Amino acid sequence: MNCPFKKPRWTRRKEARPQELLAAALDLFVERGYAATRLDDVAAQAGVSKGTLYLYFANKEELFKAVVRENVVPVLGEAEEIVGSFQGSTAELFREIAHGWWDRIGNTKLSGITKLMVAEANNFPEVARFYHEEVIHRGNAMIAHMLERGIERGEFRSIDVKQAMNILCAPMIMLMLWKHSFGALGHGEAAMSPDKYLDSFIDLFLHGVLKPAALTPSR
Amino acid sequence: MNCPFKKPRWTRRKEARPQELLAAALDLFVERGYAATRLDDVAAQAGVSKGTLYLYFANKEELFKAVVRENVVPVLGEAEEIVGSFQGSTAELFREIAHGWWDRIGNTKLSGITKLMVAEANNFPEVARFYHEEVIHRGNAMIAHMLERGIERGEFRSIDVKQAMNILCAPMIMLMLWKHSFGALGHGEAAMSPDKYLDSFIDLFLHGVLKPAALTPSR
Amino acid sequence: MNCPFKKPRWTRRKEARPQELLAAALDLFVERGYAATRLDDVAAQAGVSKGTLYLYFANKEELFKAVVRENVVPVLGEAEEIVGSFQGSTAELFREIAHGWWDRIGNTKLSGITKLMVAEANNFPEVARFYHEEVIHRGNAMIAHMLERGIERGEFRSIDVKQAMNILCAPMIMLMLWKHSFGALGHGEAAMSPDKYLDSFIDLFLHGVLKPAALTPSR
Amino acid sequence: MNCPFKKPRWTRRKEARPQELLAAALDLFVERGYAATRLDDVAAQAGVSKGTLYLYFANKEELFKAVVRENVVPVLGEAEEIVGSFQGSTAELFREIAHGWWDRIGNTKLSGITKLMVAEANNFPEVARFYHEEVIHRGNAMIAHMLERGIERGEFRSIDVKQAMNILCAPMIMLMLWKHSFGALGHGEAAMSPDKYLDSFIDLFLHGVLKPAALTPSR
DNA sequence: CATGAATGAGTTTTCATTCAT
DNA sequence: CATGAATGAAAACTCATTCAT
Repeated sequence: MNCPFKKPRWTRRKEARPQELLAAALDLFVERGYAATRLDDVAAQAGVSKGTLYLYFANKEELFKAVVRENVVPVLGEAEEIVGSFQGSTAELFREIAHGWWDRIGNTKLSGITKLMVAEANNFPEVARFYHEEVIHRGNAMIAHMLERGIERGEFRSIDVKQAMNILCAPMIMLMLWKHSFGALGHGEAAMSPDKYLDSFIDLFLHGVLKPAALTPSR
Repeated sequence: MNCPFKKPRWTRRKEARPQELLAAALDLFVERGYAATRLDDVAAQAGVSKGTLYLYFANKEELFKAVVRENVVPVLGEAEEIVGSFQGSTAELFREIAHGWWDRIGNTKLSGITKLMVAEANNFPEVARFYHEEVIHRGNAMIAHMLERGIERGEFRSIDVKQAMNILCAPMIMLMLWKHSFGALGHGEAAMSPDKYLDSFIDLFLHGVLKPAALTPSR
Repeated sequence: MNCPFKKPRWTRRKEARPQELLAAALDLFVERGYAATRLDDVAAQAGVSKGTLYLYFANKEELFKAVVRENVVPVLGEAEEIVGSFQGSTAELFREIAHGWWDRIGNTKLSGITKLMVAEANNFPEVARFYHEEVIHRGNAMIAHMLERGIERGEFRSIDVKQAMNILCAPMIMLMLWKHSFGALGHGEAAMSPDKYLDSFIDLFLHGVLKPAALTPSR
Repeated sequence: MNCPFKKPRWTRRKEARPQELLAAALDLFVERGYAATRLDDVAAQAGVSKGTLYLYFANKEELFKAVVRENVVPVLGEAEEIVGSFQGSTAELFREIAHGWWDRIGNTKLSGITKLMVAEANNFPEVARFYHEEVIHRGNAMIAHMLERGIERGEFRSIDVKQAMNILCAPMIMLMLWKHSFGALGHGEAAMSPDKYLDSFIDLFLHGVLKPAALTPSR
């Protein structure tokens, strides 16, 4: 009350604020969903008051959009690069991509965005469209590119690229979704071992697409 | 008005009421998510008053749980039956299961439950645990059972059943999630063709697990 | 707490509610202005809870509009009737109108609407326009009608009817505004005596418009 | 950056600051009303930061009071002067006053203060009282003075000065209120022509008070 | 003096829940 | 059993006010 050393109620850090708020919002949106996330809690988790949040984001929806936008852009470029310039066998390329994805996205807070978008796409068609164009479409193209490379080089069977692309992405996406839904339950059996999961996934997929000839020597 | 012999214009089995409410709730929960679904609307869609809803369900959460429980459990028995008593090759069994799932669940309103659970698992750990035990665990066991059958009968390679089980489910689950998230956007490329998707999925998976010997004759 | 004779929290009176709420809202809007009126208080004054208000009015603005609309329409018809069918001298007609207005509007809660509209016209152009058409315009027409009658019958000087109409209304409107602004201060001198005010007004106005010939005999 | 001789690009008299703030506040209070005026906007319109406002005014209410006080008092002295020292006929004096009022107040931003006070008198009894004493009372006294002058000099009829004073002010006040309420609607008929209005007002009033003898020659 | 980031009390609005009829 | 009027807790959002810089 009359303590002479009152802690300042805030410190000036305009530049850092938006990022802190976005990080807090990402966490809570992912954990609870859009509607169940109270802006009070976002602010609290960012260490500021509710009002401060409104200095940086016009309203809850804008915050949501910013969370998605902010976490979407940076990772895909790299992967596209790799696919475009890779030298080795396409099987190797696929291993590279799968592990790279896991290290850079799947095993990262970024995986939460996927969960968020799946859960809220219906409520935010506009954001969903944006996400589809910026992430899904580009990611799909990259995978398709890889599959075509494998086919063209005679390594892969001649498969329906478009469908395989979707099927191939599914196990990776599911791993992310699991982490942010049932994975949180932490019950023994429900726990997945991502490493083993990835290994099996790669093995299964390669057996699924490689020509029989290519299989025997490699394993 | 006070005619003592007024015959009711219609009669309805009292037992039917909860089902109508559950159906309405399923529709709306799936369409809008848990929080965005107003009990007013559920009641209205079921053709009853809001108060009536509370005669059958203690509160919104119980309604949600009932929706999940009611819609989810009965479908699994059938599938377990099939796996247990199937006579043909395991590849045939898999085709059977995949198409059966699509007809009975994936292509049905029930697919919305999956989306719902992924989106809300964190908010309802209790329901999530129930769902995990009653649905995911049983479904997984069934798939594992099938994989083991294939291995034991010498049809499938010797793979890590536990991981393969998860990986195998992913494309089917994703198809359901897609339907209730980005699928609703309806933009040209985003649209998936479930039939082709299923065919490719089956083909890819069988190539992934069948022994090379078993592959050549079949295609 | 455990009193066995709990008073019912509400009584069913759907039909009466809107009127009660409108009356309460009129009082408070007039007294405090639109912005300073809390819907909590409106509800409390009407003896219901805040939520109830929203059963009848979509939001604060709609409540405001309803308050204006509801209190505005009914009174003017009468006056128009009188002007149209009056038999005596126009001076008498004017006295009739002035006193009638005072009894039916000026000295009534309805006068508050005038204050309200003057204070809030800028913030609700739509309502202002409605009020202008339904009240001001009709009221003006009635006064103009009376003035023209006086001129046509040779009782009044030939004046600019349109301007005189506005000027003539001013003292009556001011009396209403005063009641709901400074009049509430209740300080000795500020208090106006409406009766004397009306008498002086009538006298002054008639001297202002009557032809000299008509003046001498009457006073 | 740390050049010790940086000359300020501009200098401004510190004393001018409050005036700019008062001017901005007057504009916005008049345009939007007390509650709807944000101090942010006042500061912005005055070209300073919000914090600066609080260097000069303790809070919003004090700013409001200052706006009223500052703009209202100085104008009355002049008018009192004129009434006290006028040489010609009282009819001439009245014309002088009416036109002077229109030029110095009615047709000025200051007219907004009147509207403001009518709208907010109830919410600020203290300001209302101040306004009543400093403005209304003095204004009334001046008008009464003029009326008495007319009566004493045998120009005016012997009327109830106190009432006539109020009635006489009404049309002028109404013209100001109109400007800031319905006048803003700008619809054809609602538009008043202040010049004609003033002429008619003067004519009507003089006919109302002048003795018949004084009337005939002048018109 | 001036700034503007931060605050938090206060208001509108929504909607799950209750309960007299 | 069924109804729907009424409730009030909860959440989004605003803005006057403060205060470290």
